[in-house]
Amino acid sequence: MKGTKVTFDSDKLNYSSELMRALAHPLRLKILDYIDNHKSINVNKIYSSLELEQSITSQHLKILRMAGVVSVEVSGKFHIYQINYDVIEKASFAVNRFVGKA
Amino acid sequence: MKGTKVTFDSDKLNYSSELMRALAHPLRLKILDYIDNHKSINVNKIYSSLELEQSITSQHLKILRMAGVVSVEVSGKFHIYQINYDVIEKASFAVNRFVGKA
DNA sequence: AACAAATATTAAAAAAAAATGATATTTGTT
DNA sequence: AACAAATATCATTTTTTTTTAATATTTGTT
Repeated sequence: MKGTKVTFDSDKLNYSSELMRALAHPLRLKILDYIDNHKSINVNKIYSSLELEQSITSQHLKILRMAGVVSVEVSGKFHIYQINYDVIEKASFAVNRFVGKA
Repeated sequence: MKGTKVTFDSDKLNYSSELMRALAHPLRLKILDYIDNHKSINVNKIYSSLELEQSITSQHLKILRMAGVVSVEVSGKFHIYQINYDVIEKASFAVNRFVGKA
């Protein structure tokens, strides 16, 4: 085992940076925070409470969905979002790898 | 205290998303990983070991520096980088807020 | 069936981030 | 002083994200 020593393999690396990207936006953190505070909540509540555009909210939710960070449950007209805590936890090693080393 | 319930204030929110942004790139995670594995290391070692362009490496290091994630110590010709574990730890709440809730 | 509410999708424009290639700066060496 | 090594910076182009505004889709209601 010689040469470059890399702890992360490429896949793990890309996976984590994707999650980081999903979180790397103030509005998305805000939205996540809001969903978290409500356990599960529909889109209208999110954007009206946070005073965001419907469209923007929907698009950011899509990004969070694609990253696996949240999931939706459709209930009639309403789309109810919730956080996939396990996904965040699984991907958090990208950050937590450095925690506790200070 | 009525209306929108927000756990994060704007400043905290922007601060965390900035850190997330710094981490939201595969090369930067790779570079961080490499520095971590070597405790402290100069730029040439980083980019030659990881087979990256000097310029790219330098620019990514700058982004990490700006975010406070790493710091440099100049020693003659060499710029020696190391990780600011405490900064990462401080900012990790943006992720870790959701950890342990699954 | 017509309509409104809730949400998503899309197209276009604007802004930000990344990559590329070249040049500049600093320091150590001959 | 000239030169090379180490690193940073800069300008340009390319790519990706974000925003904006409009339209489409689905479902529930009258």
